[in-house]
Amino acid sequence: MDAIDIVQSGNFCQACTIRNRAICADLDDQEVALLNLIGRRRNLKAGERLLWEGEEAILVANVLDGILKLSTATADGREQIVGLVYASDFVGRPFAETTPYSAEALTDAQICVFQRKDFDRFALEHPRLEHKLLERTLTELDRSRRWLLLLGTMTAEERVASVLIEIGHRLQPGVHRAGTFEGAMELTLPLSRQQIADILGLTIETVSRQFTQLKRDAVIEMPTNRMIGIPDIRALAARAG
Amino acid sequence: MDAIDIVQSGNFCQACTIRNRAICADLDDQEVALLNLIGRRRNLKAGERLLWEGEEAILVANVLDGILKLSTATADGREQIVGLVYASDFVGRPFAETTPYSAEALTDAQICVFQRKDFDRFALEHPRLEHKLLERTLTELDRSRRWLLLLGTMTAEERVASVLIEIGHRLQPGVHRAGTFEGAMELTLPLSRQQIADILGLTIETVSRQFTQLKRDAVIEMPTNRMIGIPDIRALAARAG
DNA sequence: ATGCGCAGTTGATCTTGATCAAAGCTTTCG
DNA sequence: CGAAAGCTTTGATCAAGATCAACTGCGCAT
Repeated sequence: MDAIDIVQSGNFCQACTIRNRAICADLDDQEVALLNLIGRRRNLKAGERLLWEGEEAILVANVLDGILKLSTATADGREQIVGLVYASDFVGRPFAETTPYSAEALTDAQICVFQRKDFDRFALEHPRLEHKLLERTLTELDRSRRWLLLLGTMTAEERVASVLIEIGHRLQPGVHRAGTFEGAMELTLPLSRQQIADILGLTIETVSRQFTQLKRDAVIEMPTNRMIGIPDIRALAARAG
Repeated sequence: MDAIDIVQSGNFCQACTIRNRAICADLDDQEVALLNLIGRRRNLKAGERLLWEGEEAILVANVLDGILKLSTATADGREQIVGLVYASDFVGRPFAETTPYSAEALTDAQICVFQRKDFDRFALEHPRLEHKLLERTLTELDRSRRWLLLLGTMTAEERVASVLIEIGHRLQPGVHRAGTFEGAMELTLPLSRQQIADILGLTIETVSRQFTQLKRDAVIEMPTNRMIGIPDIRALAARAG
C-alpha cells in the first residue's frame, strides 16, 4: 500500500482534522504513516456503544468528532458517568486486559480505532506517542480528582453550576482559558437531564429544580432544554463555590 | 562522585527497598545511576506536608515507606481526600506548573525526592521510566474513577465497607489479589475517623455509626479504634454492594 | 388534526445523612 | 496520679435531596 492508496482509502492521518491536537501530534511523517497502517476510521451513531465495562479491552481510539460518555455501574444498576470524551481526546485502556468502563456516543461521532494490542506495541516502540498519552492521562487524572471534590463535598446547586462551566469550557476550547470566568457563554448540552444527573450523583428531579432556580435568578437562560445561555460567567461561577 | 561515594552517601538505588516495584524497576544499572544523581532521600514526620495545592509544582517523589494522603479543598475549607499513596507509589505532578493537590504524611514516611524539572527531563530521555509512570497513572485513573462511582451512587454503609476492603487490599499486597474476597483479614487503619470521612464524603458521626453497626452485626471486630479484624471478607464485601 | 410517547418539570412526602449537643475514652504531660 | 485536650461515640433534631406521583409540552406518526 503506497501513499496514494492510503490517501484514497480516506484514512490518511495527514488529512486528519485533529492531527495537531491528538496524541499523534508529535510523531514525524514516517511514524504517522506506520500508525496509519494499524488504525481505521469508524462512525458511531448517537447512543451506540464502543466499550463495555468489564469486557476484554480490545479497542482504543482517538475521537475525531463528536462526544462520548464513559460510565461505570453498580451491580444493581446505579450508573455513574466518569468522564466525557471530546474531539481529539483518547478513549480506551491501553496496557490492561479489561476495560474499566463503558463508552457510548452521546452524539454522532467519528473515531479512529486501533486494536489495543497493536496500539500497545506501537506505543512501546514510539516514546513520543507514549509521552503525549502520559500527559493526557495525567490531565485526566487531575480532572477526575477535581470531580471527587465535587461529588464528595458540593451541594446540588454547586454541582449543577460547576458542570455547566466545565462543559462550556470543554466545548469552546481557546475562547475561555481554563480558570477564566469572564464574559458570556452559550452552549448546547450534549446531555439529557438524566445524564447530567448521572455525572453529578444527583437525581433528574434535583437537576431540573436547580436549572429552574438558576433560570429564575437570571444566572442562566434556557431558550430550549438543551440550549444554555450564560450572560455572566462570574455569577455562575459564584454559585459553583 | 563515583559509585563508592554514592553508596556511602546512603543514597544508592541498588539498595532501595522498592527498587523492583517502583517506576524505576525497568531501568538498567547505568540509568539508575543517573537517576540516583538527581534524587535524594528525605524523611517525613506523620502530619508533615510535602505538597501544597495550587502552589508551583517543584517536587515529585517515590514513597519508600509510610503512607501519604492527597487532598483538595473548596474555597470555604471543605476537604476531600483524593488518593492514598503507599510504599513504592509515585507522588507529585510531572509536566505541569502547578500542583493540583496537597500531599501530607499520615505516618512517618521515607521518600525519594526529585526536583520536578530534573525528573521531567530525565523522564523524557528515558522511555522505560515514562512507560512505568504511564502504567501507574492509568491504574490510578481507574482507581479514581471507581471512587467516583462510590461518591456518586453509594450509601454510607456501602462506602464504609468499600473503604475497609480497599485499604485492606492495598496494605496486604499479594496476600489477597485484587478482586478476591475470601478468607479473613486484619488491618491497622492509617487514618483517623475524620480522614475516613474525608475520603468517603461523609461526616465523622456517620462513619462512626457505620463502624458501630458493622461491629454489632459481627462483620468486623475492633479491638482498638485503629485495629480492624474482618473474619469473613465476603460478608463485608456484601455490604459494599 | 389527533393522540401517543418521551423528556422534563413541579409538587408532596419521606429518608438518609448532616448538624447540634453531650458524654465517654485515651493520650499526654505536668 | 490527675487534669486537660483530643478523638470517638452516642443521642436528638433538622434539612437537603430522594422518592413517589401527577402534569406539561413537544415531536411525531397515524
